[in-house]
Amino acid sequence: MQSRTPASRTGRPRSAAADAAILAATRQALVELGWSKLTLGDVATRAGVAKTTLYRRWAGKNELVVDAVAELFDELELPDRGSLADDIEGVVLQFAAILDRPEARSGLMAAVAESTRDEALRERIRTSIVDRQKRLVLEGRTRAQCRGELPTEPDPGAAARTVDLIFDMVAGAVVHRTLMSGKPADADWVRDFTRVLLQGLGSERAEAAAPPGDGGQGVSAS
Amino acid sequence: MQSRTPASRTGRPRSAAADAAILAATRQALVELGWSKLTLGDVATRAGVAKTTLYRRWAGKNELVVDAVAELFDELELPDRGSLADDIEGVVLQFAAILDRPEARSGLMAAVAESTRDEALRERIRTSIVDRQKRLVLEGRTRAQCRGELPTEPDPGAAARTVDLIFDMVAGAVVHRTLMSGKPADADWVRDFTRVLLQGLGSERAEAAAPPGDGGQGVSAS
DNA sequence: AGCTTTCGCTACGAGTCGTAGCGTAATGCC
DNA sequence: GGCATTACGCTACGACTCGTAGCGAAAGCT
Repeated sequence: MQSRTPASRTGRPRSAAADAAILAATRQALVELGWSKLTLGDVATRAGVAKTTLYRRWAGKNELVVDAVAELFDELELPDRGSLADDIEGVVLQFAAILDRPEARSGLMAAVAESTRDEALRERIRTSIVDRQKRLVLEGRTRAQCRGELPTEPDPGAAARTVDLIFDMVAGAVVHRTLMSGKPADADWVRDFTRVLLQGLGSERAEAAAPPGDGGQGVSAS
Repeated sequence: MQSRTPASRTGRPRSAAADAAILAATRQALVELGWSKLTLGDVATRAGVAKTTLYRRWAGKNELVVDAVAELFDELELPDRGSLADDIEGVVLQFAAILDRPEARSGLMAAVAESTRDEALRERIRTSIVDRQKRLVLEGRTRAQCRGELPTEPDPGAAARTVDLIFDMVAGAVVHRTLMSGKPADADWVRDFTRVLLQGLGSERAEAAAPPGDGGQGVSAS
């Protein structure tokens, strides 16, 4: 995951248990100490390994934290709830739940901050976290197209741009809501957000997502 | 800006020039070193002040960087370009230009990361940066309502929720696009984004924002 | 067996942190 | 002018973390 494994067949193999222990210890340290006060020596002690073992596997704090945080986002999945609106609300709530965990908050943001000055780290974040979750958008989109909720896009270039746009809007809004505005992305907020997004995408069932007589008062621009 | 100033009338006043020099030096250090390698001793040297002066005014690295970054976002303004779509595109492009500067990227994200474990810092970011720029949404909204581009919202509670939602969607999407996806928020992207947002908000002139015959190919869900 | 790689441990110089102490400079008040 | 008060520059300090080097032992493979 973090270094080359070109089928190095000879010699003592690296302990997979140590990897798991180190990543778990990293997340625990993120919870208790946060990014800036997290030291590799402390992580090594928590994991029950020597500090030198850490440096043999990861180049530094940045790479270690990225790997530790990336595992959190692999929990995300997209169960079929019958409609595009419900699918989006479900996955957004999952995403918000992950961002509620302190190890995800401080770890992810700090890694992104460091990646602004480290091209290799930026690439690591892209492949380990960002691009990995774009699958959810792709899956939900094709599913909605099969249902007839979204029109098909003949031009593959435009389709790719739209997928990127949706991904940035969804993930960006949730992150900004929870971390910058400091307010919870609860069910009410997610419902409002989904309604705006679907209507913006030209979904024919955008209004159907809001059951009539639910008290009105939905987001209808103000 | 950073400490109590309860009309302390006696004694030598604090040098305002030193404040400006320190904040400028902090931004320069952010550009050259990034967050993690930035040291207060180095900032003091760049600013031409003693290290102790820094500690007398700011509690630590976090607070200093927040103040240094906050000044960057005060440049934002909302010139009247005639239509809501053009207003949004204009301010989003300004925001993207600020996020293009390395001192804003690393400084802002690192501060947000640290704020996840520091309630006082989180409040400082909210008042100094986030809430400060919400004025742009409020101004653009009332302006659009005067033009008849957006319906008025009688319920103040729902209106406030909508303003928050718009703010999180706009700022979040731009930040995620530039920092997470690592792609530029250029004119094409901003146009697509604005179109989706306006249509999602129920703007009556959402389609008018896209001049007919511009080659089609716009974001229309795919 | 022999070979290879990993692991735990110790120790080390380098660098940063945040603070204390001191003398000096710049104000307001009398 | 003289005085009190506060800010400033400078030096020095212990505590801590960093990342690396070196060593012997352990755990695989052929």
